[in-house]
Amino acid sequence: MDATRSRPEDGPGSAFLLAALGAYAAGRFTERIAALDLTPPQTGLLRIVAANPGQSQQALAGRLGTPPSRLVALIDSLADRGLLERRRNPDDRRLHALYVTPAGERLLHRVAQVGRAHDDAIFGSLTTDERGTLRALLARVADAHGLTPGVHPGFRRL
Amino acid sequence: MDATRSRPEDGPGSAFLLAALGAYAAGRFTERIAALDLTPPQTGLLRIVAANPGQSQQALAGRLGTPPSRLVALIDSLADRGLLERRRNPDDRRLHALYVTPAGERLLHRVAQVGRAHDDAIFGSLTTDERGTLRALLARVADAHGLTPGVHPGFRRL
DNA sequence: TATTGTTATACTCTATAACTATA
DNA sequence: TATAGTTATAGAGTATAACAATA
Repeated sequence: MDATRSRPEDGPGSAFLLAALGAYAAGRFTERIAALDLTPPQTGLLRIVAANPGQSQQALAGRLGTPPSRLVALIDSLADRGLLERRRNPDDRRLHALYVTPAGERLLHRVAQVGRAHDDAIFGSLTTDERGTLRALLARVADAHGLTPGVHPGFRRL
Repeated sequence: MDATRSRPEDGPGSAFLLAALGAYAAGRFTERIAALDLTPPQTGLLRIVAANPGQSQQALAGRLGTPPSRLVALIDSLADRGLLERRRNPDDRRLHALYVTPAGERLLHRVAQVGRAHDDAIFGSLTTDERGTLRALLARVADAHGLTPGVHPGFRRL
């Protein structure tokens, strides 16, 4: 319509594509783990507790960038199912150290299986080499922005 | 800890990295367009109306995968600012054809500028060639899954 | 009777801040 | 008094379904 402008409406940029594809992948993953009766926040919490056992709820909230009050119901939902455990610290009975139970560990193994199937579904149209290239580029971008590996920035709003 | 297992907890997969990075990029973009007094849904709506002028709200809702009722307040917020316009169809007075006003077009140009700055900020750590490679790979993955270009799949939940 | 857009209602999720128990 | 965790309250955003206007 307007050839005089340098880039007249040539569509959204790469960051938009990245965001759109990321949201799509997140949506599909949400569907998959629903079969395990897990939501994304529950899954993220389970994973981070497994990676950092014995942390207090405050420490966890700080790491996740979420208010501590939000964690209460989230932990409850997992503890009620015997996947997570609160243990009081005898030295300071205010603190609740968090641990994944054996049942939680077993569920995490199934989550990992789901994650691999999910990866294959998302990147099935790429060759193994291309997947490696893509992952390396994404990892570099994530690193450049200081993203904590394994922590979803949208935890605070998912 | 357990070297007998094939891939014992080697961290989240590439799809998780993609989702995390996409959410990060989306968050940063949200901050940028806040300076233009726009939210992501408003921006998406403005863009899709510009790309498909004269559509009815029902048609738009179908394209976006959102209930028509949700569009009402969204359109109101843009129409009140003179960025979007409802025009009744004289042949069928139930339909409201949607158009971007000149003021809306001007704002969209500023959104495009913001988008380019955003792209540069997100991918600043990559060379021009690497950015091209990344974009091409992302575009292929998006295409393989039938994502509508320019439409954020999370529109229905943003 | 069917369809477009609108409004009303209820539900989910979240952050803020008050509260309790421990220190 | 200060801190860890919890509960209470209120706000934003959403989908569902009822509604009014038009066909």
